[in-house]
Amino acid sequence: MNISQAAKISGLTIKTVRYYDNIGLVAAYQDPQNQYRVYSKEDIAKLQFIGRARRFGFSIEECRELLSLYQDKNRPSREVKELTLEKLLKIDKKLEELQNLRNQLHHLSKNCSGDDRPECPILDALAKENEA
Amino acid sequence: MNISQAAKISGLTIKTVRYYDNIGLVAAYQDPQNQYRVYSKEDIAKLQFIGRARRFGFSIEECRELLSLYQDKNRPSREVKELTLEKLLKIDKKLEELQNLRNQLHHLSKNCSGDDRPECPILDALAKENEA
DNA sequence: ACTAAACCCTCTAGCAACAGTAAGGTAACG
DNA sequence: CGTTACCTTACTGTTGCTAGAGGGTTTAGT
Repeated sequence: MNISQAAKISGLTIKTVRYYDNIGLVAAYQDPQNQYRVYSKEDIAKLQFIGRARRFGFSIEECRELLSLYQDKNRPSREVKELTLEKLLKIDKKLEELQNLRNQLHHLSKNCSGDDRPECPILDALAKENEA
Repeated sequence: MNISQAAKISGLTIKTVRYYDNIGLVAAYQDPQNQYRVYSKEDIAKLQFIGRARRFGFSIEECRELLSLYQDKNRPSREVKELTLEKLLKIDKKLEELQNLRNQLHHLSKNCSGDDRPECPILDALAKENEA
């Protein structure tokens, strides 16, 4: 299977698939005749796996780790769970940060008249040190 | 005021301040004697302004825009509010995405025993196309 | 006056995770 | 044989800095 088929089926772009080959995440077989990359069903499955993991917010390196666990049929589920819980923790932290940000920005924008007058509490807040 | 003072007061690193000079965000005066950057009170205020805006999730280019509004004493507050509301919208979207991610990951990890056995619903979910 | 620490400078390269583009080889079809 | 649709490598750009090399300057101390 050539790279465009592989990309289509896995839901990734050609560039991405090529990139994953370059960094050794999913190494493709190279046709000696024309240097074209050839993907097996096994490879497609890996690409799909990675696509999903990426959508779950795992980094490339985490994907690499998950992939090796995925291929090792005897790995203890503990390892996978640990990785997932770590990621979950990071997401929770990010969520909290974003939530705070949102609230502050929301508060600022509510107090801004948003008309032709120059008075603007948003800029005022950015200009002055605030203890909040 | 030299760069280390400026950095300390504004809460940025020296590298960052130098970077902001390079990209023309806060251009420093250069001492012709020794090429050292010199920062005025005005500059410090701008650096602080940017630091806060960055912490509010504004990009460098958005900061540039906010800064020019900040310096224009006659700007209508509408412009600032628009920028802020746009940013707010983006944050809300990101929040929703992250929340979904979190829920899915949480669900997966809850169903994983996390012990020495190889059975792992997390990897199963990543391996199979799921409709959820 | 000399020296060493503590500043400052300008490069260049690198991070993530690709996307865009150029310049070119190859394959399939009519 | 020509055209279109693939494929290749290789380089650059993105965002917002950070790290490091290699070198000049200033200041404090002796």
